[in-house]
Amino acid sequence: MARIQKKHRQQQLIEKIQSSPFLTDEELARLLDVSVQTIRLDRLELGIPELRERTKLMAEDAQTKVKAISKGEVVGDLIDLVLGKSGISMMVVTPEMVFEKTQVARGHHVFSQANSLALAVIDAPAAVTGVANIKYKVPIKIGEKLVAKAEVVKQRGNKYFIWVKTRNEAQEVFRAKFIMVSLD
Amino acid sequence: MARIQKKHRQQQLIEKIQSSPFLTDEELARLLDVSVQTIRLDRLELGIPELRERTKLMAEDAQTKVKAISKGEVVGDLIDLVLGKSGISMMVVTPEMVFEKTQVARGHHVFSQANSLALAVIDAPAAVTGVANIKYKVPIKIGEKLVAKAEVVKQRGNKYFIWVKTRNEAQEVFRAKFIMVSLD
DNA sequence: ACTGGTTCTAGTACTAACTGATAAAACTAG
DNA sequence: CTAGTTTTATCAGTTAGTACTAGAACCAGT
Repeated sequence: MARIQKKHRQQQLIEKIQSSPFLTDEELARLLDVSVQTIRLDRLELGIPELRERTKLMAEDAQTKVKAISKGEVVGDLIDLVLGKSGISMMVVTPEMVFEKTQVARGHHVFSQANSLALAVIDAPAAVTGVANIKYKVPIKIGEKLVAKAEVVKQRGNKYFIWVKTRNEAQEVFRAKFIMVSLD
Repeated sequence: MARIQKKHRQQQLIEKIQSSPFLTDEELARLLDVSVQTIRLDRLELGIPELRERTKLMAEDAQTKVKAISKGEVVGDLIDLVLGKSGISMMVVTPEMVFEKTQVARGHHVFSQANSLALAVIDAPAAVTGVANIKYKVPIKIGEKLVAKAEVVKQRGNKYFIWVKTRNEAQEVFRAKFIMVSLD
């Protein structure tokens, strides 16, 4: 009986801390109706750091996350790149990228990956997107690994014609034609 | 002399804390070569809370910020919306959206605004982007206020044909044709 | 050179939210 | 009923402070 109780309580503890991480041991003890010492023991067993540690960790990683998100010079990870010719980028569809309701990725994330890649491929100090023709072939779901391949098919003056094809593990899901314009 | 020293020191204190907010009073005292008490007095005068308070505040607001950014169901603010017909959305180009080098907006942000709007306009519980034809007419700079107008031009079955035109204060900067597909 | 006011430092008492250790109490299972 | 587990209690010690008092240093003006 006690053994189940304990497991159960520790589960509750984890949930409580997850949902409101600013609870002290004392408050947790009151909520779960055990002594403070029990909470401490449980935290020790579960490897949950103390309130202050928790707060600090949250502050730190949320900070880097905000930076990462808002910086976002490039969407997706560049895997291969031949300047002026071709490039490959990879991106995993995270929970933040999908519609809650349907679990389908919002179109602009896939576009962003392709557009970033197209930009990376062309061999110019600065460039903007001029025209894009894009087609979403199948809905993209959470957790999928998207691999985008870009190829420069033509170059005329300061205009670059680039094809990007994005596949998940199984098939082609997206395809785009970009005309990028380099600036001086 | 002392008066200037003090102001100067407090300025330094503010900068130190801003650049690395996880410093204790003791560490700050060492860095500025004064006693801990002086640091405390300064913090009191400047209304800077203690390390733990600071950490907690950071954790809290970074958390909400991350949520706000990653939630981002819609890019841009909806100003007007007639379901199934038309819509208007507004977005200001922030420093995060531009290339550091050129101060020109990354294409995918403008696309995201248009795409979000197109999605909002159609009167369906869930939908994905099928095809898009887009054209960037002029480079978009930091601080510009982008107003996107969407219009449903045709509807056939579960396919919606939508035009989006985006203007800054002076002219049309972007134009897109979307075919959105509603899901059941 | 002395006095007065600001600024800085030192010291004490107290707090929250812990860790770590040790020991007793309570439960519970064979 | 006893051995083992689980829980609670108690005490000492830590960190990063607050709040307050008192003294030292310094400089400025008369």
